[in-house]
Amino acid sequence: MQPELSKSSVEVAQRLLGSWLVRELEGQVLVGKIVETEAYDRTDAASHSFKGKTPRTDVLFGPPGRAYVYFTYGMHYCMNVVTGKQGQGSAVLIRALEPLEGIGAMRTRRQRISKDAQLLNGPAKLCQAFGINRQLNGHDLQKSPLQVVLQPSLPTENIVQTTRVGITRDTHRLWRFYVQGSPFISRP
DNA sequence: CAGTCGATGTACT
DNA sequence: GTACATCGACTGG
Repeated sequence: MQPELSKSSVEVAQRLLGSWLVRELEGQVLVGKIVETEAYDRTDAASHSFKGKTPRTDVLFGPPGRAYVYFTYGMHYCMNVVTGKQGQGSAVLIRALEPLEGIGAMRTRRQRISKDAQLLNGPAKLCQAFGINRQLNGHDLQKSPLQVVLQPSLPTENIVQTTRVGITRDTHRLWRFYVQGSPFISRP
């Protein structure tokens, strides 16, 4: 498997920047470059794993390199990469992608969007564009039809570290990371 | 621009 | 009941 994903979520969150998310969907190939991530773990009150293993969070406590997909606000999906060793309950939320390939197919699922920069610049937006839903919860991300393809690590000086978005607990942790200067992030 | 707010299903108190 | 790792439409300046 991919040993790089068995490290802590804070390490993996930075490691994943610049890597690709590749989706095969209805005969098309969609590729996005990961430009924004957030780390979550068991010690963190903002994490779904904080209260322990439940039917919903089962995948979070499984092996690294799987997709944890959850449904929220009655209409949106968000996707994480499970990290750490089996049973740790840590994961990295994918918050934004830069579209690289299959932009036409992405637009089919994001009808109202005209600008490329708004296609994948949010965790629920990228799931909509990539057709990611609960069927992919627990999916091994080394396999089709949804893969993480690691690319060389970005230099630290190109990574911005800041507070996470949209949470109400443990808000002080600097566990959000994004590619400096990217126009494809969800917010500055 | 910025700020507010409704939509809408599910997990958990 | 309440909260929710969100989005997009709408308002007012």
